[in-house]
Amino acid sequence: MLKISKKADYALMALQHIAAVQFGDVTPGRVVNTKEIAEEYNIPLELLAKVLQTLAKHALIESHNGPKGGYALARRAHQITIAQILESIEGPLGITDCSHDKDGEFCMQRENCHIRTPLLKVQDSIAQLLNSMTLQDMMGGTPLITIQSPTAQGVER
Amino acid sequence: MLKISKKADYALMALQHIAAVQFGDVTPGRVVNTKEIAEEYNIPLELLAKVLQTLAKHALIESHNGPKGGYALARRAHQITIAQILESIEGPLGITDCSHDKDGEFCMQRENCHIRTPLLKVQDSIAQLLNSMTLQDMMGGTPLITIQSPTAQGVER
DNA sequence: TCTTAGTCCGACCTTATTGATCGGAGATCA
DNA sequence: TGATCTCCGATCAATAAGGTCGGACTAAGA
Repeated sequence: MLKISKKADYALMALQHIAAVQFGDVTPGRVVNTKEIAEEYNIPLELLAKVLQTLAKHALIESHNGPKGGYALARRAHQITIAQILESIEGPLGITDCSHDKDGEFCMQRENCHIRTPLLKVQDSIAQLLNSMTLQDMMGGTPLITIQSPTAQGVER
Repeated sequence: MLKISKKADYALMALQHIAAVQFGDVTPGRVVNTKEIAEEYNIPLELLAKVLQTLAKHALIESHNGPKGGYALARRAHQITIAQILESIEGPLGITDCSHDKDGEFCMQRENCHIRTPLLKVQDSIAQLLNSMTLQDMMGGTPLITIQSPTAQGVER
């Protein structure tokens, strides 16, 4: 339950990778294209492209067209929160349908509903958590499980 | 995003109602049938029945068959956590697919994945939150909002 | 004891969302 | 100026959720 979509997963991976390349040690400022990310993480190319388009539309990354083109972060890593990333892909956070009552219609259970208030409380806690965590937190103090992986490049299955 | 299913929603409403009736003031120990809950909250009868069956199978409630039958809580309200309810309906908590590596197969991105560890951290936080909250917490101090919405009823688009 | 009404229970179908894909438009470098 | 590489929008298939139907059981009432 409460599983985020694969597209959101891909978005996190891609942003982490872009941040590592751009803000990292090698060739800072370099743009990174879709193909590079897709091959690195075994993500379907076209699907990843669509994810990156969405992120660009939400102004989290900037697209550079043409040969030698690609994507670059629009802001610094510590200014991009996990909540912003996830909301760009999956829409606004909402534990239940009645979280944000959209135009006119509301759920039939509203008037007798006793669980709305506590659920919103849970939702706020999660929102607070996701907003407090930035892309920077995903890179700095997280000793990845298999570091460097110099061999992973040519690994066959 | 991170929206729980309607079945989970219905499960929470039903359990809250059962707890209010059984543990409440009027006729303690009385069992409450599916129809009563469905009409009270405008839930599709058959769908609610299915939800209650699932809850019974997970030993959160007990079913009493025959006329005057219905459901009753298997434990006290403060011994049933929100996590238990949600997991009964939607399966174990898992932010991402690789949360609980199931037999043999794992995601192709694992070896290069830098986001797994921080995501599991987020997941743990949410799990802790849901485990700390019980059905009892949903009843006590929640004066329903009763927005009333006198105009919203007849609004046409 | 028998009937009968009311309940729970399991399998099935429809609809919506996600996952994945294809061809076209625009821009840059040689 | 040409060609190639990139991003971009619309389209299709697969999966899971939402909802529905009929059958089996139990227990109360005559």
